[in-house]
This record gives sequence, C-alpha cells and structure tokens, in this order.
Amino acid sequence: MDLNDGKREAKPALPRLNAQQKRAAEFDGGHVLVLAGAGTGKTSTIVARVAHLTNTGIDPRRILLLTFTRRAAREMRHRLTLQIGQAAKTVPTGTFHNFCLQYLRRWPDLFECGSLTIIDRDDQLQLMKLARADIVGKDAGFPKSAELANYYSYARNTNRPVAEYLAEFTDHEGDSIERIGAVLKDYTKRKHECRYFDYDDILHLFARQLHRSRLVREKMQSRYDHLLVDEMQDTNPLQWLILDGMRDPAKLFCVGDDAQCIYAFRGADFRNVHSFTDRVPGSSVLKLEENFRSTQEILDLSNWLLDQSPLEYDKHLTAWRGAGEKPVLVELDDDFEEADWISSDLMQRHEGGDEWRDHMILTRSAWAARSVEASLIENDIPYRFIGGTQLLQSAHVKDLLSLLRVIDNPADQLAWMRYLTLWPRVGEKTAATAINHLVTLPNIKAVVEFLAGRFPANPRLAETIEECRQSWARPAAVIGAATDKMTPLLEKKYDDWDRRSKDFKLLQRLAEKHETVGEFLETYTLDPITESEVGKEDNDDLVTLITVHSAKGTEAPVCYLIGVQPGNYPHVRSIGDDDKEEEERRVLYVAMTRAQNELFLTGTIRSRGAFVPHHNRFYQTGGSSGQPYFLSDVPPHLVRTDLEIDTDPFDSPITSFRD
DNA sequence: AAGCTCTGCTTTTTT
DNA sequence: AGCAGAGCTT
Repeated sequence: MDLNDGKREAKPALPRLNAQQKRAAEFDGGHVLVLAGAGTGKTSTIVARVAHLTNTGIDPRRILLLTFTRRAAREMRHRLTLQIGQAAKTVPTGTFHNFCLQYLRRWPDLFECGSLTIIDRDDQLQLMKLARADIVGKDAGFPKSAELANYYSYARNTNRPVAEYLAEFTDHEGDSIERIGAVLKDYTKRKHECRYFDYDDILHLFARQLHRSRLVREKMQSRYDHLLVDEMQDTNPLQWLILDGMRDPAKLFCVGDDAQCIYAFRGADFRNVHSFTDRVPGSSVLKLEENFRSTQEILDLSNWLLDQSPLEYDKHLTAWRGAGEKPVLVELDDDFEEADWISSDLMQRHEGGDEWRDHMILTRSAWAARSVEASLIENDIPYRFIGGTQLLQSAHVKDLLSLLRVIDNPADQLAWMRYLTLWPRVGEKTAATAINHLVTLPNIKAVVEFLAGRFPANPRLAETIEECRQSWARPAAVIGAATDKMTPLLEKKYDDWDRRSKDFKLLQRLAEKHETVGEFLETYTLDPITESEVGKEDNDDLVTLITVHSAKGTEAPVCYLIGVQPGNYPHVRSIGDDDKEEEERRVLYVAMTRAQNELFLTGTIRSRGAFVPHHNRFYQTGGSSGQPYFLSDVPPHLVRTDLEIDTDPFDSPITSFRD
C-alpha cells in the first residue's frame, strides 16, 4: 500500500469497466436487478449497457432509459453522447413523469385525458387550501393544507385508499378520517373543473390505463425491448406498476442501492429492490461493490455510519483509489461563522489554483443554506444553487405568469385569482364572483369583453390580456408585453422591486428557447429552474450549492456538508419514528459518499433549536440534550477534529450584531 | 362588507 | 417568505 503524505496521492477514477460492471453491462439473461453501492460506477454501467445493446444490433429507439430526476436524465444523456455519439439522441431518456406525460399528450384519447394543465406543488397547496376552507372552515386543530396534500400524494404513490393509509400510519380516527376524505374529494373535484393535473395524476393516469386497457398495454409493451431504470430504490409502488405493466417481452435492467433510499417520505418502497426476485420470476441479481469515487477514509466513515444502524445494509465499500485524507469535523459557533469558514476555505483553495467547480456544498434543506448563500454572494464566489428558491416560484414571477396561464387555459381558476387580485380594489371575494361567471364563457374573447364590462375602473385589466394574446405566437414577445403592462402594478406591490424586476429579463431569455407559451410554462413546471441557475451554463466555473436529495448521483473532489449537528441528523421532525430516523441516516450516508478527495462536516454549537408540531414541544439543539445524533460517538480515528480554526476572539462580540 | 396593512410566527427532503 | 389574525380604511 502506498504511503500518502500529500493530499492528491489517491489514484484518479478508473476510466474502464471492471469485471462486475462488464458482466452487468453485457448481461444477456432476462430481467436483472443490479445492486450498486455508492460510487460503484452505476452511470458508467448503464451507459456501457446501452452501448453494448446498440452494438449487438438493438435499435436505440427501443431502449428506454428512466431516471428519477431531470438532472440525472441530463447527465445520462451527456455521458451517453460521449460514449456512442449522435445515436445517444435517439435513446428515449427521461424521468417517469416526463415519459408518462409524453404519452398522455400523444394519445389523449387512449388515456381519456384531453387537454391538460400541469400544476406544481404550490398550486396544489392553493387548491387544497380552498377545499379545506370549504369543507372544514376555520379549525386550527385540523391538518393544514400542506399536510393534507402529503397524505393525498403518499396514498396515491403507494396506490392505496387514503382512509386505509390514514388509519394505519397516522393518529387520525373515524370522524377525522372522514373529514379529510371529504376535503380530498373536494380537491379532486376542483382539480377536474380546472383541467388541472398534479404530478401524481401523470403517473396515476398512465398506470391506470396501462393496466385497464388492453390496447394501451399492447402498444406500450411492443414499443421497447429494454427498460433501464436508475435509482430503483427510490421508485414507489405506482412506478412499479408502470414498470411491471410494460415488461415482457421488454427486459428490465434496474439499478439501485437500498442504503441510498431517501424518498420513503414520498412513498418510495425498498421492496421494489428487496422483493425484486419474488416479483419477477426468473430474474437475476448482480452486484457492483468496488467504489471508484472516494478515498478509503471517506468510505470508512460512511461504512461506520451504516454499521451503527439496526438495519442490515450488508454493505462495505472498499476504495479502488486507496488511501487519502481523513474527513474533517469542524465545529463553529453559529451559522454565520460556519458560512464564513467555508467561504474563506474556498477562496484559499481558489487562490491556490483550484477551480471553483471542484467544490460542492451540501445542505439538508434549502432554508438551512441561507447563511452560506449570503456569504458566497458577499465574497463574490460564483455559485449555483440546485434545490434552492425556484425562479418560477417567486411571487412576482408567479404574478406575471398568471397572466399567461389564464390565456393558455381560461379554466385555470388559481391563475385567475392571482391575476385579478393584483388590481386595485379587487380582492378575493370580488375575484371569486367574477371567476364563477367567466369560467362559463365559451372563449377568451368573450372573457375579455366580460372583464372590460365588469371592471370599468380598471380598463387595463382586460386590455392587458388582449394585448398579450396578439403576440401569443412568440413566447419571448409575450413576456415582454406582459412585463410592460404589469410593471406599474408590481412596482407598487413589492418594495424591493428593483431586485425583482431583473428576473423578467431572465424569463424572457428562457422563453426564447421555446416554441409556444404552453410548452414554456410546462417545461418549468416539470423541471423547475433555480434563481441562481438562470443564465449559467453547465461548463461555467462555479461552486455548487445543493440539497442532499438533489445531489444523489453527483460527486465532487471537495465536499462541505453543512449543518452536521444534533437536530439535523437525524432531523428533529423524524425523532421517535424508527423508519424516519433510518431514512435520515441514509440521507447523511448519501451526502458523505458524494466526496471524492476531501470531506468537511461542519456544524454549529449554538443553533436555534426547533419546534416540532407532531411532538408539540420545543427541541433544543446542540449540547447534551439527550436527543439522538448519528455522530455523537464517532470513533476518533475515523475523523480529524484538530483543525486550527482561525477566529479572532475580539471579533466575537461584533459578529453577534449581524442578526 | 370587502379590502388593506401591520405584526408575529414558523421554515425537510421532490417529481 | 408566506401565512394568520387583528384592526383599520374605503
């Protein structure tokens, strides 16, 4: 074994396939499950399999490549292009949602769906709020709309009746379950009225027709020879129904890792991995066990973390690259210190010749990264934030888009509500009455006439719609017209208008890439783009700030994992629920195993603590408050904690003013 | 009666 | 940043 005295001694990543990967890529015996630990070359193996299949004469259009996120799909397409060139473009690659939606659009009659507007979570919550207000009125004790939406979504993704789910997994009983059911029923009714489809509807409708209609099944089954599925551990029962309905003669090639299942909160079911061979008779299981990404020290800590679990993950990653630097635990006073420490470390490295792009900052939640983001901006460190505030979710952008949405789909009641209430002296009540009437009108022309008559004090309310309609064929021009018309209103509404107004220019640039307004709206509903990402190219030299959930499948030479402290791992909201706590462990595991050369775990001593509604008590974080913490007894030989932290003691009273 | 403004409170993860 | 509620204005 090499002696490592410098930090870049470890071998670089392996470019070719090892025996296990090769065996998987060239497997020729029916359905197969590939158990692939973190960093074992999952993507390379999938790409190699596509190359192998096309080399043996399979039509690339008959290989379906399903991923979990858009990011993963893009990455896969990129790697595939490097490997097989232009043929990569003909391999259908996308997320489950994307794939299903494509067929709903292509064959609306077969799927019995007609035209549809996809709504994001925000709209879903708005609609749920209306339903809740209607059915239960004011009742502080009744679950909030966000919780109701979670129940609904979870039940649908696991393909079981809501009542059954509520009875089994929550504290709700009889009367309460009935009222929740009534709200959800009302939500569904409203959804249909507006021709809305939420994310779950896309999968649900596709799966339903696949299993109900012989014609749909035959069409889908004859379309593909090979179904390649990435991140199998995060698929849910609804997605399994889709895979199950499409296989035979098409062969499944599913890649996953039970230790990286971090979407159980959304219905992901590891039985899709554990019971694979029972569900798919005659299928095989292959394993990838050699880690090519990280140094052994990083894996030692990750392995230790899994070993502490009561669950048997049966996983011990060994590093092909050999030894390197030990992970470093850094404890700071508060989140400002934490952010500044990371910024100064980044700047030091950059001055030393390292590129920004080699650094990734991982966070448990977007909200927890606010100090870090502020510090990056303050220090002029170029970055993009994946999983952060989404451009199209900020209030002023939604205001503008509501105008486009009502023209695109005049039945879109949420957009109407948003658009109408922007105008002076038009509030919820006035708008609601107007909406009730205008949804009965036959076309947008009649709507414009009606609005002109109904709101004589606001003639521009109707004019604006009419004018945007004139340039409807050119999305960028529509955004331009809408911006001009809406600016006076929005200027008044937002006191930080100067900061916000620049987003409309970005929006216009985004729109230029799209053929129709409808397509523009839909693209960013399904694939939201964050404010810090707009206008930045994939190859720009940037630090990546990313949520752990979005980071699955990515890697970086140097990783900073922030907020590693009691109260976050496991998260306070999961304490007391064994399954949830275990998922938290896997989140930390996924985060750690992103690092190639160096891993920094930063945390703070003083933090605010958090109120946990479910337990109805306030949890103090930090110190020895007795709450579980995954790293509370990490063996000293696995990490370094002796790092000199350069804090000037005279500085501390002054830094406290920064709140 | 409806709309508006101010204040205090909370903030997991994603298609 | 968004939401709920109180209290004020039109």
